[in-house]
Amino acid sequence: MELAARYTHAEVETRWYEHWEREGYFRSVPDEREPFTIVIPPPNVTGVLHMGHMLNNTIQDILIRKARLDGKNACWVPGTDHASIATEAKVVRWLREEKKLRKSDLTREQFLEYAYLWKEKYGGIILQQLRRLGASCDWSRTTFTMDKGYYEDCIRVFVDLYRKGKLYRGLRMVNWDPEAKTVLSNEEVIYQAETSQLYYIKYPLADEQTQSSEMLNDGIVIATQRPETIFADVAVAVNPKDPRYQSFIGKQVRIPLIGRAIPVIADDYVDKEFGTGALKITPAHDPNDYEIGQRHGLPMLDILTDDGKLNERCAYPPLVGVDRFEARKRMKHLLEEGGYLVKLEEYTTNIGRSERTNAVVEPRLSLQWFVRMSELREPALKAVLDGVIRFYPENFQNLYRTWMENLRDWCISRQLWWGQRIPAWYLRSEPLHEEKHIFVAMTAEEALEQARQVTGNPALSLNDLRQDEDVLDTWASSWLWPISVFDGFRNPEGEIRYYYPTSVLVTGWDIIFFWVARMIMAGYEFRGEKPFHAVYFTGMVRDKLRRKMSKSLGNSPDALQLLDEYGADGVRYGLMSSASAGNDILFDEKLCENGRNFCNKLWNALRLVKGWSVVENPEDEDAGRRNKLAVSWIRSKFSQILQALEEDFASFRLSEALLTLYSFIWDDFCSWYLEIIKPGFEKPLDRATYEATLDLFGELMIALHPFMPFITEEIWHRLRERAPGEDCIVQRFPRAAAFDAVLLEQVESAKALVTRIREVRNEYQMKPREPLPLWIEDSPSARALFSREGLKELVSKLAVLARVEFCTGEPANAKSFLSGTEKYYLEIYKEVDYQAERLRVQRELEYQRGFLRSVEAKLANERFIQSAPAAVVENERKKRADALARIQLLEETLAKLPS
RNA sequence: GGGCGCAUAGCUCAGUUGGUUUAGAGUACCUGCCUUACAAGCAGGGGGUCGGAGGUUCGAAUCCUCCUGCGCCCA
Repeated sequence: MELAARYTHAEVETRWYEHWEREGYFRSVPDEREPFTIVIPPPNVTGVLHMGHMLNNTIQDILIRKARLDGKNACWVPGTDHASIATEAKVVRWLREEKKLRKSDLTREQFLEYAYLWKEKYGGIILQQLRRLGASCDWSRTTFTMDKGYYEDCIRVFVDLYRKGKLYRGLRMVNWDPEAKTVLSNEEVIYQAETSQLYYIKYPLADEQTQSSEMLNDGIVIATQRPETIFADVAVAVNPKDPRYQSFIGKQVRIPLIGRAIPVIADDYVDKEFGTGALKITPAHDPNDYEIGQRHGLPMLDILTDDGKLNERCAYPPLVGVDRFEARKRMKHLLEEGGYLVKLEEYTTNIGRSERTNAVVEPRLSLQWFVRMSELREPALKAVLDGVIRFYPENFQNLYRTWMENLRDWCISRQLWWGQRIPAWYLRSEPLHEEKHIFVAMTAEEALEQARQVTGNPALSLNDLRQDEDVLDTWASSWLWPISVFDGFRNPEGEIRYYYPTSVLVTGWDIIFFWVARMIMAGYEFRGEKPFHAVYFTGMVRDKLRRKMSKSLGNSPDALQLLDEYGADGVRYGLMSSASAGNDILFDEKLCENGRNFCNKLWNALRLVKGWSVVENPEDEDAGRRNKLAVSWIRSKFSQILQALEEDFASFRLSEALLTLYSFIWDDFCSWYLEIIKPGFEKPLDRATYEATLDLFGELMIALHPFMPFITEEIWHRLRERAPGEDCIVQRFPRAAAFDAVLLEQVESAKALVTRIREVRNEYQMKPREPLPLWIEDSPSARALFSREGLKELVSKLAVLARVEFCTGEPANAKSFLSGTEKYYLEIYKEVDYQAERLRVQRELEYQRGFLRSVEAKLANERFIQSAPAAVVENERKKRADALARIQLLEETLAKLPS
């Protein structure tokens, strides 16, 4: 078999993915095995693969593949989310650009038809892209939050919550997105510091008859960042304890430009330090002002249209119909002209923007649907605090608790068409937004039935009813995800009983409120049971400047390009090698390069092994002993590694598990084991060692498979002929066996010795291939070490030695050194630099004596002997004995060194 | 303003309930190698008083307090 010198991933990856899918390995149906279930955090149907998805889905795939290899029934449910605001915006743009249609030209039904059409055409690309990454989802279970069944579940839940009194319709101050023309929940508003200007505006006293500029000295100056909202002012408020404004309280001032008189009121809320200490009150456009307005019985004056323009109620005709930001610009000039602008100040404040459209959010009073959170909260909070649901890393509990304890009611209605339409009907006879009767039901017919009963009017028909125009917030559909994907609402005794609660949820910590908390609440509310046993929070993927990777910043590498360049395995390695749970990762392509290099390393190990010719017996007795030792050592070490791996998996320390495997494969397997057994040029290897090596290599591929599925499957098949269905993906994960700790220690000593010899060679610029004689200072401990069969041969081969023998006393022309507690002499056929040697030994002695002092200090302490565990004390005694032995050897060396 | 978290090698990060021969990895750096698997590689090396100051303990990178500097969430 001819193997290329470099591993090329492209062909391998497509071939194996197709094979796995064809064989149905990703498919899960309930059976007698233990289930291991993950529901994907559904990406936006319009989304394309980015770094965050790759990280998140790599982790899920690792867990799923590991479970599959453990013999569990692994089920990973994929799907997408309809992302109402984002998708509706895309569909609207598409209609405008491709179909020359405006949303207002279409009926709701027509629009939805187009939206589904668009989704069929462009949606779900991301699911294809996940296949490139290697995601082993059960594609037959792909779910979309606007699927018919899912839609129905959302409606059912709405009706249910309403009947239980956990859902209500109310007039509240909400966050309004003027671009999407919809309300947003608090969580959908992103606050960020932005610079703007603070306008100091003088409101003249209303008693003054004229408004000539010399009279303007009498008045009150307020500071505002939004000068265009002065038209909506209904008062000016000052702190009652503020001596500057005592005389103003109770008087009237006039709003500049329009001259409307408003009262000056006193309220504790006003911060004396901020601005001028006088606050304009605009109850319709600010939540705090709204509350002050309520307290003082002030009227509300809404001067904005739903798309953020000033309306006729602002009473200033030149600005009616002008966008709020344009109006702000013009206000500067207008106020200056009228002599009202006292000064302008640079000012940094938190501006809220829509998560979806980035539009500046306007607080607005609006009639919306809310979920009452107080009762939903309790079991969900308790489950996490009691550890019934485990968070990884644990400390996200704090964040969760804080949010849950300060929970406000959840606004779930959105003024959109793309989404589940709210199943509430009103009487047409009642004016819009002032409806007295609400009929919430699964269907219009049921609503009609209710309406007839409530009104006592059996003559009512469907035409007399009007359905709520709004749809549900996307999160108000995705919180049902772990239940609905298993059809748990319509078929509560079906397969959901097998798959639910799911095993683990893997998601970014940034949606802990949006989604995780709400899923937990939904789980308890609708199934009386948690939705998952554990939550693994991934960090955010950031660039080298610690900025979150995002499309708008353009700092995210193209995911598909990365996959092309480094291969899915390489990228998966790169993402995982620096991604401990919860910690943000500063992404650097260099990490993927490491992954690609690792693939190449594996590939070349395969080339080496498969290039050997095989005979029944070892080429000589030395080789036989050496190889036997190598095999039993690497098996022992592998057992030790497997034990560590199981612990890492159990506590979701995945990057640690990967690094453990990486260094075992690269260092122990390639650099040591293969080098030990590697036969000489054009020499064969004995069959027993060869078979043991193929077996081990195969097991390594299984252990690495969850992390790097493609190359491991490829190598698995190239190691041996495999029967149909005998694929790496469905093997059993290797189990740790008992291992020989003494053997491991002895081989470590041998490795350390080899390294020391190489060091000496380097130091004296010896040719690496030139065989040199090595002498071992005779001692019982040296005899014990070298009594291990094959160890001498091992050292001899790797250190390229001409002979290895015991001696007493120093041979000529030899360089002496310590390794462990043994002394060795390497003949180097060169003048030894005794000057340098003396210095080196002295430095070493100093270190050892320092070390001994620290150990002895401990052992001299009686409280240490008494309170430390016996094993720890024992270890300190060993440290002391070793240090003493080394010091003695070094002192002898120093004494014998020619001066 | 309230809360949470972080600070370990030039860089990115591990370090599990305090005890692994007086701190590890990758990367970058230095030296030597195109050694018949791999230069996407091999062999070796230097580099940290674990942010600062106290404290608890036989023992602290690890626990506590304060300080400094950063990050995040909420208002």
